[in-house]
Amino acid sequence: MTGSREEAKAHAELAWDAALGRTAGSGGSGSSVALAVARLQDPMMRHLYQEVNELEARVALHSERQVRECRMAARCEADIMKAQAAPEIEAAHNELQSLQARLAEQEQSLKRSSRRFSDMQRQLKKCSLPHEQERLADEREHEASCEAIRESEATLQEQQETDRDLLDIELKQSAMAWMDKLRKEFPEDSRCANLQDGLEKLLALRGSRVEEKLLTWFRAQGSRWTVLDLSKAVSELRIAGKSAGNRWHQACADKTLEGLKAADVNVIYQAPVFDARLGFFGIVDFLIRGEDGDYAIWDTKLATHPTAYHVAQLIGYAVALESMLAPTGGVRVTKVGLVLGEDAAEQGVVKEISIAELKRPFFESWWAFRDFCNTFRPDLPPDPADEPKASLGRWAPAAEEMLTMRDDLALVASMTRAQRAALKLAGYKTMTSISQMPPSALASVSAVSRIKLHTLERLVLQARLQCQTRDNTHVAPASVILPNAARVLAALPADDSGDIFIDLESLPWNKPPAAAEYLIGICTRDGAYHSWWSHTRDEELENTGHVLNFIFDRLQQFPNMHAYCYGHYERSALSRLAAGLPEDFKQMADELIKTVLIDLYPILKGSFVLGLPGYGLKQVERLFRTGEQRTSRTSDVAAAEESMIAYMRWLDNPDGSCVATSSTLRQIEEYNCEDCKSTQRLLAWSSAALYMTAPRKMRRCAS
DNA sequence: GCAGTTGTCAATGGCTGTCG
DNA sequence: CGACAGCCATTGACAACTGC
Repeated sequence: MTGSREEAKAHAELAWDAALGRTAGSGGSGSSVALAVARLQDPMMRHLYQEVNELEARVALHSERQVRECRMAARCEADIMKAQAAPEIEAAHNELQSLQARLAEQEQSLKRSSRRFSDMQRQLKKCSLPHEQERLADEREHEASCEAIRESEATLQEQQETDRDLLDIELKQSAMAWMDKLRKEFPEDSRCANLQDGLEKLLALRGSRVEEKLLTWFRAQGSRWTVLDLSKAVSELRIAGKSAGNRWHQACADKTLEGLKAADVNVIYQAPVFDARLGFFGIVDFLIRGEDGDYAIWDTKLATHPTAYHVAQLIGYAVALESMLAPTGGVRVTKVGLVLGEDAAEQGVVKEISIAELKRPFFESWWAFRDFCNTFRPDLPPDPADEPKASLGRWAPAAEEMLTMRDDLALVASMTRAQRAALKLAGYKTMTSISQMPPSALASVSAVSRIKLHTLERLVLQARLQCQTRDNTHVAPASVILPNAARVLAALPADDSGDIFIDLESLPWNKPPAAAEYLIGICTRDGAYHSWWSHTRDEELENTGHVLNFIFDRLQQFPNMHAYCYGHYERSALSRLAAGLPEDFKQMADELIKTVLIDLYPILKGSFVLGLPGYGLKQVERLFRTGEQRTSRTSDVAAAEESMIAYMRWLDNPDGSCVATSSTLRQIEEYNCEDCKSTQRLLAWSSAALYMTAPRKMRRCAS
């Protein structure tokens, strides 16, 4: 049966092929169409064809079902695998995101590092660091020449012992050194009265904490380190020595030598060093004796990045120590270390610096400093405007006074030192003179000074408005709206009753577990004030969440509201704070920063020239606070610093645990609330100014 | 066609001024 | 003390132009 069936099928195929016009097989039998048609007419054949068709259909159906089943199975399998792999995928996704974040962070860090590096290079240049070739010059020859100078000046130095502080200052900036020298030599001089050192004192206090932390670290290392603390002995000698005359430096240094003789001591805390020939005295934070008899000098700093004068100070210590130990066989200190910031101190992390090649510039600076001391003249002050304002530190008010007295160009807000120098060369030496520059002279002055015309125009206008305003502090400062103001101010959203005004108070150098942003304040348009206090990092994170929720809840109620601030600090702080929160909060914060937060500073700076010496909020307030007094403030400029100092004092010595019980915290909150309200009033002032300048048609629309 | 000059643009660096 | 934004000048690469 099987044989006949197969035979039949073979026939059928042949016929079928023939019927379709396909080339006949090699068999040759029945290859013509006529034959095939004849066979198809045969009932038996027709039946067979039908059977074949059915079979083929069934096969097709079967294979289709199989394919479908296979597909379904594959899909199921994929789903199962997907479900099984979901956590892994999620983890990989998270890892990718975190890697991307780290990459971004590292890029940022790299950018910052490169910036710091260039800053360091600049600072080192200031300290007359020799070029590479010069550095390779014969060091011994140099030291010999230094030695000769030292010998020749030895007699003078007996009378001119000075201390480490002035060296620091010399290497910082000359105007500061000059003022410090003035205070040292002529403490009664009226210029010394104009000193503002609240923040400096605060920083000194923080600096001593870093020192204490490193001391704790040394002591926690067990038997590895035996620490001798000379701080008490030194302070006693200092007090006794100062009343008895001026010969206590050597006595102090002898304490260090005594300490070094003790076999079991390998760390001396607060070790005085003194070189009589150099006239150099200093107190080393940590003097460390290594196992093989070498010495290391470590100094703690609050700063997180080293500066040239930190290094110079350490070289001074090293040189003095070498001279002290010379009679007992001599020693060379080739490396010194800086412990930068509280974190490093807590973990004993030191940044080692090789000083062999830096001694030469140190000596150059040192002898320049001695020249400066020897030829000091109180009637020849340096020009404070030749140095960056930030470098004037506690003498900034004194410098300001000096500049005001001679109506210096540096008083013009936003003028750079380079622009000032160029304008002086062009014959404009005072703010008044530049304010009176005739329009016809602008082009030629621009060409001579190489200051772009539009920049020069703005500076002249700035000077003019400042001159107009400075003589009359009781009226609102003069202001001019810039041509592109309408475009800049157009970026301001329409007022909304849900708008809020936000201001932060912080100690940016605070590290966990302490809070950096200790107070977040928000004012609403109806005058209500909300505040969130954080004294620990945990509270800070929790409060960040509360603030974000507060704003987003408000956003639900007032979809067109905005959060206004002044300066970019709030923006940076919020994103920094949110980075420590879960992902959804982070996204909320991003969203908020992008769409809701408005910084008024660039808007103001881009739209107006104001007759004010600066564009800080405290200065700008004069636009709308004429005749008003800020509550309990002696100096508006110092207000932010005062808030920080007050908070620091509260941390050390709380006069109550919360705003309800502590008048310090209450005062800080008042400052903060005032800043929020000032931001609100500034917005109103800016909008009103825009409205006044807008064409009447627009005003009608707006009203 | 060539060399020198000028203009343009983006990147970079220095500095200032905010905030705290 | 620190972060950072923004302004401005400078620099360098390249293209376009100009004069010989």
